[in-house]
Amino acid sequence: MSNTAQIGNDPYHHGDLANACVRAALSLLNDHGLSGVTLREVARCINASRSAPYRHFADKRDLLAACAQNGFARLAQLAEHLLADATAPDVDTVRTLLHGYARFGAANPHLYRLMFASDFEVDEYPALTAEAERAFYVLQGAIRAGQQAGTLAVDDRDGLVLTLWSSVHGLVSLHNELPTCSVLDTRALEANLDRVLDILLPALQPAPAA
Amino acid sequence: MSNTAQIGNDPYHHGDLANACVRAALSLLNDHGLSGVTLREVARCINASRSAPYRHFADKRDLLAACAQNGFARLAQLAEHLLADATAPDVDTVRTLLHGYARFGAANPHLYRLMFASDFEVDEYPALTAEAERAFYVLQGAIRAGQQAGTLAVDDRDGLVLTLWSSVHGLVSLHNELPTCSVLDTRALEANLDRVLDILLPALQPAPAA
DNA sequence: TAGTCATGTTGACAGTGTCAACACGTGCTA
DNA sequence: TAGCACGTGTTGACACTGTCAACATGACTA
Repeated sequence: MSNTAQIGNDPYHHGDLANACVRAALSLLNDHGLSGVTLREVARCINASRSAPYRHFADKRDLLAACAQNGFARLAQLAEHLLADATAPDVDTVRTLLHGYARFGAANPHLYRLMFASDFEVDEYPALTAEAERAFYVLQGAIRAGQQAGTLAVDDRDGLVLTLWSSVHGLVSLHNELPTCSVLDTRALEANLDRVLDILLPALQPAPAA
Repeated sequence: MSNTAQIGNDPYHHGDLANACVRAALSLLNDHGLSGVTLREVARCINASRSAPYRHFADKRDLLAACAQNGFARLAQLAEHLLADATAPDVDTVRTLLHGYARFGAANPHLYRLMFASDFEVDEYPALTAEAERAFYVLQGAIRAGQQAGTLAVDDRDGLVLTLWSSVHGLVSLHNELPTCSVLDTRALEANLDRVLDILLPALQPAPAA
């Protein structure tokens, strides 16, 4: 019966309105797209007044940036989870990681677009940019660990990670935005991802002991 | 002194309001981003009344789709132009083509985002989708022509064109949206593009005559 | 106990997309 | 030639939105 326990029942002090706003906005984004995310609708969802969100977010953009940051955080968490028991990552580990990434993007198309196509300025939202890096660091870290353990080959062409990242992101984007594009050949995202990885990943396959 | 010549001076009948709308919207998009594109502002730019655009576009979305289609048309035109005098495309031709693509995306970031991140449904805007294909067909056609002419190698891995397309699109997107991302290594877009193409294009390099 | 601060509410305003009703001019037709 | 239908442009109106100032409430602190 502490004070904090009662805060949730207090109609005047919600207790965690900031997080409730983000959750409501993410739900609206998922269900109705970006145009369905309205400050007034967010407020309605959490039984608060129109301008309650302004006590926690400077403006609508600010709330959307928090949603995007939440997306990046979940993406990074997913990547870390997929890598949790891989002490010596190999080519299959990397493939699994990138498939998880792609699946996240396909499962959350509106959020993915918000994350990657909403020009939040870097100096305006440094925390967002930092969170966006985390997923990349997981991939980069995995590849370095595999190379040190000898389960991944050292590739001297320094653009390989960039190429991997760009092509997976580009493929997810194309699938979400232009699903009928002929370059996708009417195949499913993960099938196309395998086609791409079949080209890129052999470079990371260590040579068999002769 | 034909009738049509006078139409432009007639304050009541603009003569080409539809195209004027698209041009104004593209200009606003370029200068102020998507949030700066307002039907009322578009109308102001062309000295028409608030709802004049509704005689030519069903709604705002419809006008934006026309802008995106214009973008795809110019992109395809650029690609065709870059390929105009290449009767037997080689690896350098393909590289030049993709550099042109990337430069277009970097020069028009807001338009690029509108083209590739605005969920215009395919059955809603078939002409838009068709135009979006054209640029891709140019690349695909160039590669096939080069392979027939022997200036490009035949690669049996069928995902190479998909990988090229995805990685260039993804790279442009990352540069536009997350320019400080560490995977980009603070390099310029075209420098990074060369890093990517250095990995992908050797597969198209024909073996030297032994 | 008084008061300060964080948090939530209400009223208000300008701007937006959209539509109905109306105005204008062109070209066809009787 | 008179009249009319239609494409095109305008004005008035409405609901909705983001945003802010002014106010209300409740909790912690001197």
